[in-house]
Amino acid sequence: MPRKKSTTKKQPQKKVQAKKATTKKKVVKKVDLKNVDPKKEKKKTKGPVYTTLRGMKDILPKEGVMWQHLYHTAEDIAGAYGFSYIETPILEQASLFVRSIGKGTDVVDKEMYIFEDKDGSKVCLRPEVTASIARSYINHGMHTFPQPVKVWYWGQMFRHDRPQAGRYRQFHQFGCETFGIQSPVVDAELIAVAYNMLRDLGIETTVKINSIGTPEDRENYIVELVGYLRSKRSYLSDESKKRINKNPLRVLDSKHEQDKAVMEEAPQILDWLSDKSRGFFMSVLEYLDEAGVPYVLTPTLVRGLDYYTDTVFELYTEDDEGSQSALGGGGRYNGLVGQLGGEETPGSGFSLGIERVANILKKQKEELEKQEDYKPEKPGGIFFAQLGEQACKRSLHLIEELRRSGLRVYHNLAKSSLKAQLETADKLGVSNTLILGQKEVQDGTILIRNMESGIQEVVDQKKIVNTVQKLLAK
RNA sequence: GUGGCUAUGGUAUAAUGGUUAUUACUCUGGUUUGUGGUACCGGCAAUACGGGUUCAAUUCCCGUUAGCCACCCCA
Repeated sequence: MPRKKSTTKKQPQKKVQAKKATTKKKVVKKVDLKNVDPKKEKKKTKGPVYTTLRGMKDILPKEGVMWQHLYHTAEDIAGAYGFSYIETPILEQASLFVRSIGKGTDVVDKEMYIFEDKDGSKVCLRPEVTASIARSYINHGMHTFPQPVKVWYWGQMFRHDRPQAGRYRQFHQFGCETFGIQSPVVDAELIAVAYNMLRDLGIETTVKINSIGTPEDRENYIVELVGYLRSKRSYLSDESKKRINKNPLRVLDSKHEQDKAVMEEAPQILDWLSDKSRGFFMSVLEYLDEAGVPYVLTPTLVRGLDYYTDTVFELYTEDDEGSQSALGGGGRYNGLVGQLGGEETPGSGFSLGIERVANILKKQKEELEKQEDYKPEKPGGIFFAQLGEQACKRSLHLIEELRRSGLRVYHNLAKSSLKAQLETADKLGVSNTLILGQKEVQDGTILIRNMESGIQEVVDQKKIVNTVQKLLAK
């Protein structure tokens, strides 16, 4: 980023030589230096330093492989479970989220990127995508589609939170939503997708699960809970005292030791569920057992968004070395579509935080690389080196031919020396390099060099595709 | 949003109130204009930003910004 020409730095040796030159020159030099004033110069030549905004980050080519791997894993697993891809705009009407997620939640009150559009309407960068998809469901009359409507998504979300490791202002989520069916199997399937995806990636997670029932169940429970909390008020932390009125459910998962003690005796929401909700929840658990997804019943789990009903869950990593250990979460939202103006439609979904998953994978990879016998994977391709103008021209044809037959061809046509090209080939780690020189162009042949053994073979250019394909198939 | 810790080339680091800021990796050029992975030689590249104290600040102090950690919350 700091790009500048250093006019002041010189080689020691050169300086010694300079000293031997006339003193006049020296004086001139000194004056020059004064006029230049490295500090001011720096400012001038540096110009503005552009960086990413706070809490945003670049995904660099080096990480690209892993991100694509993540994306494809998501794509594969969602597809395997019968979900179709959906994409909604990143920018939405602000009220969509206010209405669905709910006033009073942190996400809406503090964390939304919200601003006025040119026509004065309030728009915002989506903090999550479930509401957008529900909106889309209504807009496009998806209730006329065969139910359930199962969709998966992958995209950027924005929350103006204070950044921390594993917490960014722009981040990616992968998730699935199932609309139109009120069945415990749906919830179990969604949890299984999330759990299995992480397992496929080599990440063991704990599924924490709870049910918060219907809004009525919750109201009744909150009355009871508030009563209990008031009676224990003096034992609670200051923060929790405040929350008794503002958001009593949040006291449940407080991390203060003193609160935890109080919570042990607290009334549990599960006892306040209607028979219907309780039966539903039990059924979800049974399906999870069948699906082989281990879970931990967590009565203190409540989620931060208003639209949840009944099942709620979160996925935690086992190895939560600091940072953010919640990799994802979700739940049922039977009221959401109705709330947004559609017909009452049940729904359920989950989302995973890709940056958090990526962080764990990165750590795992670093561990792996520490091991002595670690060998980086070779790229599945071949390097094409060329010498001389004629060869360079000819190589364009050959590269195209190879590419058309589905081969990946690396090259650096801008370099002329074979040495430099082989160096590049070596850095890429390819197993073979094709070498085309003046001689070969005239003979209609080409060299294939095995990068490991250094053995080179002469091949007819006509047979090149075939030969390379065979080589790479090994 | 609250509190704490941190800030040296692209990365990882050393050092210092005083002339040219250490080293390694990376990148780049060469030794070798038809042969890489080793070796040798060269080059690019940094004290986050702004202010203060001082004869002198990269070093001490303050502010800003960013990162990390805890809270809050969540993915």
